[in-house]
Amino acid sequence: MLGIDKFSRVPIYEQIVSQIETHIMLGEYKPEQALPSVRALAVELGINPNTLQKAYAELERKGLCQSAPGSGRFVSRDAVAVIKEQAKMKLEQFKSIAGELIRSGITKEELVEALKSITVSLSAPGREGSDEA
Amino acid sequence: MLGIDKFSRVPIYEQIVSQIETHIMLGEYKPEQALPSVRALAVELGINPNTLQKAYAELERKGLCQSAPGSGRFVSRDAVAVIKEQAKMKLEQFKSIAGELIRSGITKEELVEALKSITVSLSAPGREGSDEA
Amino acid sequence: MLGIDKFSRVPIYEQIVSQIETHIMLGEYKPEQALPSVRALAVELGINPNTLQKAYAELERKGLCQSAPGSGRFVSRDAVAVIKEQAKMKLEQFKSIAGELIRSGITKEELVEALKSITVSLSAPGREGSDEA
Amino acid sequence: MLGIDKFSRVPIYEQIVSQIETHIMLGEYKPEQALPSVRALAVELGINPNTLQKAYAELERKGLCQSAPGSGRFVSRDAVAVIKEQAKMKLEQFKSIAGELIRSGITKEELVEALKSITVSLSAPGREGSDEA
DNA sequence: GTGGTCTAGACCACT
DNA sequence: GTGGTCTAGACCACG
Repeated sequence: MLGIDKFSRVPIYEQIVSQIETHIMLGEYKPEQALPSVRALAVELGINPNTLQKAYAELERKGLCQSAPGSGRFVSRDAVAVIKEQAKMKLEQFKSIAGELIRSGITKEELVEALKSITVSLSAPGREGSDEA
Repeated sequence: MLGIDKFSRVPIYEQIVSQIETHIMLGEYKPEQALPSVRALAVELGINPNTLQKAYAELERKGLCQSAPGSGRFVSRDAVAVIKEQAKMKLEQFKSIAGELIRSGITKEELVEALKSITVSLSAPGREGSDEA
Repeated sequence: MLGIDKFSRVPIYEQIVSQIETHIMLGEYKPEQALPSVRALAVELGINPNTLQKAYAELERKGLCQSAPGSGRFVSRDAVAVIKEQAKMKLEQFKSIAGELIRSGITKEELVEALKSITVSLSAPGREGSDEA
Repeated sequence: MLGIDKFSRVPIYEQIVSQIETHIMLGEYKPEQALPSVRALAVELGINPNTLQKAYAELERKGLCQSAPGSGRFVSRDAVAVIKEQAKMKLEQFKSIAGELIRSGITKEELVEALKSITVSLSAPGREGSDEA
């Protein structure tokens, strides 16, 4: 269900956070539902449990899930709302990057065209393995 | 003329590269014009000369400037063209981030609105010091 | 009659111990009175019988109840006295936390005010699920 | 300058967070000042660098310090304000524990007496190595 | 030198 | 079984 890219500049634990957020957004992990256990998912992804623990801790910090030691980790009731809220914050980042592009000589019209061409799929977002910042 | 944020996730040398590119685009550094010397600029910015050296090396690698041993470092004649070219590559990154936002529940229309609201200014671009990946 | 929070940092069995102590203090569980059976209460609370067993064992260890094999588990005659005694020990913990607050910039006067504002109610005490140590 | 108790129930990294907060509060770590490096302090305390990294990450999350990769970690300008703010939150926890004590048969007057007897010192706060929750 | 990430492997308490 | 913490040791990029 999740896929990671070990060679990406984006840390593995962040890739996992992003992907789980996407899955929650898509309703594939529902509120109150248990997330995969640290050990099980670590084995499945072929990564160290500590790395996954870090990802889960971050999700918990954001209020997207809660851990119940001894019994598991569960998606928060208001997880979707939290994600939508944080998405609003990311708009600033979006505008920043768009501004950079515009300063580089790309027109707003070209950016709007690029937006239209996007089709949403489900995969690891924001992979930027190349060294072009 | 340049400003750096040592707490940004973006490496200092990349911040400098971006900003010099912006200045070139805006015509403030003109082709054939000399760039500030490593030592002088390092002092001005309060950073390590090695860091600045790295930034200049990156600019050279991209073909934006050339060093003339003994007399300094000069903006390339085709610097603007090179920047425009590389901007096209960044469109992919732009689409990736936009896709991420859309998966998070933001509509394309909202993104287009955000684009319209942008006014190009001159500052350090792409500061992403926050922990919102 | 009892309520547990599986997401609390406080182990479930400790939550139960605390709450039963509170009920004893309030006279809702009287000396010589029988406590609910492990199986029945486990079902009612939706928890594992082993967890409840652990809570009862702890109560016995403290001398708050005694098990009479075959006929159930009963509140000790001196349960209230035992609880009062252990409360004295907790004063140290109280002072430790108060000291921490004072070091954080809160005045003793504010703490006294906070004390005055307390009204005793009946609920799960000491829930500290937040990440404020 | 810092001291940890490896046998405490409180995780080492939380002990460090608390103590550094105290030191900031006392003005021993001043805003803009660099904190000890991860490696150096880990050696000094005899703990693993990862553990310290976790503590520092938590401080950063709270907004008490900022890391500048490659050059160090610095106390935030508004660190003291942040600590004072979070102390206000802790008042709720304080009231919760006080309420528990009162339900256990201690009078408010006794608590006020306990408060008066406190003298603020500088040491690891909240050590609760015993198993009396 | 700095911080950041990751792996491997262990131990603990709780359910 | 679950999550949480810790150690040991390694590698990387950045300054």
